[in-house]
Amino acid sequence: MQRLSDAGIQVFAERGYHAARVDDIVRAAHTSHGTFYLYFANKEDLLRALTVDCAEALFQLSNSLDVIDGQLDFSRLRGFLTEFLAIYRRYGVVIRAWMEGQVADRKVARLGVKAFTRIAARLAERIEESGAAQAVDATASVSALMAMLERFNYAVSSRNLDLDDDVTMDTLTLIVQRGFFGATV
Amino acid sequence: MQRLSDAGIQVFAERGYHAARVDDIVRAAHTSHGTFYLYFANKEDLLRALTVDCAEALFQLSNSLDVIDGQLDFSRLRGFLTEFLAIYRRYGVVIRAWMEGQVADRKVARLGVKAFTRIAARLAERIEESGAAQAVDATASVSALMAMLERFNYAVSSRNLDLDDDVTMDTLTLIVQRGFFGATV
Amino acid sequence: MQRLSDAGIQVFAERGYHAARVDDIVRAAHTSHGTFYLYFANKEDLLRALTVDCAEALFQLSNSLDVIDGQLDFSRLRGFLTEFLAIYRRYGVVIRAWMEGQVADRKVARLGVKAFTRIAARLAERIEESGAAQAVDATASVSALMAMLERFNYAVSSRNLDLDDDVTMDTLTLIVQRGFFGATV
Amino acid sequence: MQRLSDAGIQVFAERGYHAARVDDIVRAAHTSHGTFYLYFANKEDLLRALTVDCAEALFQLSNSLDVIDGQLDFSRLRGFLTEFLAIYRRYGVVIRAWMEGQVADRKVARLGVKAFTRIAARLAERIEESGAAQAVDATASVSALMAMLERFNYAVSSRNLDLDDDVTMDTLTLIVQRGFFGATV
DNA sequence: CATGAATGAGTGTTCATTCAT
DNA sequence: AATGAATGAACACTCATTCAT
Repeated sequence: MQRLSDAGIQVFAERGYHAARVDDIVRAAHTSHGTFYLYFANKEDLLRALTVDCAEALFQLSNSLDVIDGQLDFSRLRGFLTEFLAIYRRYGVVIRAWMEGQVADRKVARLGVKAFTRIAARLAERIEESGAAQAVDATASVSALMAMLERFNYAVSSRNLDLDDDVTMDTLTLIVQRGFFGATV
Repeated sequence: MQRLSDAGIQVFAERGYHAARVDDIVRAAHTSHGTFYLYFANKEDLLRALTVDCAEALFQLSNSLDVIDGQLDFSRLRGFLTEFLAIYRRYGVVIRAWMEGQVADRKVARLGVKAFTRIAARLAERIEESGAAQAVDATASVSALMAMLERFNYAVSSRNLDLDDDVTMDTLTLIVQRGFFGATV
Repeated sequence: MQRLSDAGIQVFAERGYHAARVDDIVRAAHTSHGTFYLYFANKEDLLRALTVDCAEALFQLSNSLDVIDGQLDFSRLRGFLTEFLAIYRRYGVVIRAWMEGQVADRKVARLGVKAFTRIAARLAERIEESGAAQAVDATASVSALMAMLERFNYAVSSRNLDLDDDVTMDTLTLIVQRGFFGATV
Repeated sequence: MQRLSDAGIQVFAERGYHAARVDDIVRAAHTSHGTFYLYFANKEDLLRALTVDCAEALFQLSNSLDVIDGQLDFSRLRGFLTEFLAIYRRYGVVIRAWMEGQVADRKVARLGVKAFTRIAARLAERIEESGAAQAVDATASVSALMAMLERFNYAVSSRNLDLDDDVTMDTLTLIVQRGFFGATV
């Protein structure tokens, strides 16, 4: 079942959710069609299971934001962004699948959006605490930030941009710190 | 044929490229299957045609960047972002389709990426001219900026975020100006 | 209309009756779909028209057999075979189409078969007159002969058999003369 | 799969290769579309498989010709023709399909032609050994003979010629023996 | 628990035929 | 008479899902 989940992520990432065939997945998992339907009701059910995993990871990340009281300094922000992108690196396709309404079951989409909303709320709180809230609207900022992070990992990993990972993270953190938190380093 | 292109964009946007059925498209265009295949070789050919349109729009936008010599002030930057997002609002699904490798024909993807690369290069030049290049690496910055813009419109328009359009654009422009161009207003 | 008939034969020959598209035919005839349906009720109607032409040619050939009273000497037989094969070279596909029951309309097939039967009857008469009838049953012989001629031209013209036309005709005539008419030259 | 091959031959024979619908075949085989595409890549692939079967049968027949050293007497020749026609009775449509260039894949046609060429070569050897080679060119003769056999079965079986099978075979053998091998019985 | 052959509804695509110009 | 854009029924092919073993 773990093999099937992993194979699902892999094949969804390679082909996209709709283009991914159950046959591709079971072949990647070195198992059979019958086994797939032993653990999942159907293809969308696999997506739902992956969404639950992803939401769980996002919730844990939002918890880690809670412990930050004062303000997000460079290294803390960098840590958050790194973790966030790690989740994205794994669950990118899954996230896009429910973001883009490719899923019939609304509950699945709601589950994912809820996890995102929670992270956004925690981030907005930190932005407000940082005192940069006057300049840019916190809610709009977070929306932009999330959008940027959502896409950034994908852009870097799928296009062959020759960006060193460390430089990328430093640059990204700087942009976020200045753009969203108003810090002028 | 124009009706078919428009219907294509609409249905691709609603269902996603793969889930979109030719039947949906011809129904939306109030025409027949035969007519569809009179103008397009197959479903992917419609995507190719839309990609060409989108690339054309992006090229024209990159030309408008060329005329800006000195630096991007707030209103000019806002104008650019607004136009960029307008293109995204129209061609979002198409762009995602070739970005996410859902297209078999590599030439299509290359065409789109080329248009993006050109815009990115123009923007990088403007960022360097603005003197904020020391703080943040221009190439990495543009990559992040493009990623953010790519996704932002989608995030705002598809999720039901209650963001007033004017506020959104102002915020977005401010974030970009500060985050990417180092301006501290 | 003559252009359409010629184009029909050509395209039928190239692709076979069923695989031939009306579009191929009108393009070969340098005319339009509308014009095609001005002269022919449908695709099968073109085949019917060509069958009529072919039957006419076969009937004329059977008439030429009637004038031969005594027996078929080598040159007369060779002349008959040459003419027969010329008809086949032109109408081969058409003949096969109704022979192989690819035509829905039975009248068309009957028309063609009638023309063949008439030729067969005339040939059988000549064979009987030639005195070789004791050895081989005339009706069965003619059936075999027709079958052989039917196919022979096709075999020679479509496969790349390096057979000089004159040698081929001489050989063929000799075979027929000896095999079917019992002549031992 | 065997059921599908048999059904394929049957339906191809009834309707012709191009007119035969996959639906007809699966219905005749009492199976489903899915099963058809489980065993064959597409309609042409079924034809290819049948061609392989047919070529195999023809090769075995050519092997049986090899053991004949001296000359083809009446009964041996009759046996050969009977076997040949049996193959034709089964694979006629398939043979015609690749002979008439209705198949896109050239390899298929080549495979069939190769099997025919081999039989033709063996026959030509026997004709030459029989000493009748002076009178009629062996290569041209075999070409004519093959053409005749190819078509003969079809002519007899599809038209309603009231020919008793035994008489037919005797007549045919006699014609071949006299026409092609120069024997004067 | 696991398998994979079998299924058939669903979808992409073709092409004979029509009809407004 | 001639045109060719438009049509849609018909067909090839796919793939999520089932079930006997």
